Order: sequence, then C-alpha cells, then structure tokens
Amino acid sequence: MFGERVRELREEQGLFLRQMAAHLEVDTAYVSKIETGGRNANKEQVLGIIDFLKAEKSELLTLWLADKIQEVIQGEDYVNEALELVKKK
Amino acid sequence: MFGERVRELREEQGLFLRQMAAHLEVDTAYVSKIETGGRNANKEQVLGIIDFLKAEKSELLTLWLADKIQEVIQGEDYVNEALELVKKK
DNA sequence: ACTATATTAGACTAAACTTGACAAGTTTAT
DNA sequence: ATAAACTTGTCAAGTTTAGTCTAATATAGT
Repeated sequence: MFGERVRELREEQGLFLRQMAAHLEVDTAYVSKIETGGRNANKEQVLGIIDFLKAEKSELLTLWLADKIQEVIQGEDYVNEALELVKKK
Repeated sequence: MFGERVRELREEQGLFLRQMAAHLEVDTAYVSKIETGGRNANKEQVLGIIDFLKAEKSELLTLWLADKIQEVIQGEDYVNEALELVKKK
C-alpha cells in the first residue's frame, strides 16, 4: 500500500530511485525494496520520502501505519473484533 | 489487556502460575511476565493458556491480537485513519 | 517471628530477526 | 546495442526477543 503509492507519486514527477535514495542517504536497491514491499521504511525514512516527494504527510503516514497493522493481523482470526476493541480504546 | 484477563480467569479458578507454567512448559517467571504485560505470549502459548483455563477462544485471542495492534500504533499519528483503512480492506 | 509457597524483577544469553550495503542480474528506453 | 533504471540475492553487523536463572518481595499459616 505505502510502497505502491510512493512509486506512483515518484513516477508522476519523473523522479528516479537514485535521486530518492540520495535524499534518504541509502542504497538505491534499498529504496527499490521499500517501493516493492520487500522492506519496511522506518519513520525517519517515511518523513524523508514525504519531503522528497512533497507529498501529503497524512496520506503517506496513514498508508505506512496501515501496512504495519496489516502485518500483525495477517492471517489471524478475530481481526474485526480486535480492531473494534482497539478503536474503542 | 490480555494479561490482565488471563490473571482474572486464573485467579477465579484458584490456579497458580506454577501450574500454568507447567502446562505451557515454560518458567514461572515467564508466565508472570505475560500476565503483567512484560512479555508477549506467542500464539501457541495463547492457545495453551486458553486450554489450561478452559476459556473462550474468541475472547482471549481477540484481546491478544488487540494488544499486538496497540503495540504498533502506540504513539503514532493518524491511527484512526489507518484503522479505518485496514478495516475496509 | 518463622516457614513455606507464590509472585515479581533483573541480569543474562542464545537464537531470531532486521538493517542496509554490495554485486550481479534484468528491464526499459533510446 | 548500450546506458541508465531497477530488482534480487546474499551477507555482516547490529538489534530484538525468548526464556531461564537467581534473588528479592509478598502473602498466609503456625
């Protein structure tokens, strides 16, 4: 979810992984993995990406967090119940 | 959440940590930590606890999963948005 | 107060997982 | 065909986690 959207935004603006990688000060391969879902960006990197893409903070942070939640509920039972419960709190 | 409820259920039945630990084949100290929230039970252990306490599968699994979700959203922004999004999917 | 049993906190360690780089390979566009 | 963009696999170093051990604290009965 997060990675796909980042790619969309990046390509819309004709920017290269190489450039984004430089901005984040990591390897190009690494940024590629973030976009394709093979790695999770940490929060600092997410903020760097938002900055680099001049994207909506709320959009990308929401997607990023949603991915992390997905990861923990992945394949579990009682997901709806748990989500309800969490929202209540 | 999960741990507290386990403790309640265990004490209602007059059972000891020692016994639960034996049932799960782990150290007593470890089970204590699970109940007080200092450690996370893995799924196998949760099932063992449910079995030991003759508890409702749905109740404890829901609480356990809710705790894990809590942990990832802990201190983040856009939690509601992310939860919404996840629920939709 | 003394003893016994239950629970907790801390330190520790082996194993599991993660991070990020590098090198080699593939795709795309010209 | 070649250059640039991207992807994939693998690895060393670093970090986290799981669970044990020991020692401390609490609780209850005598």
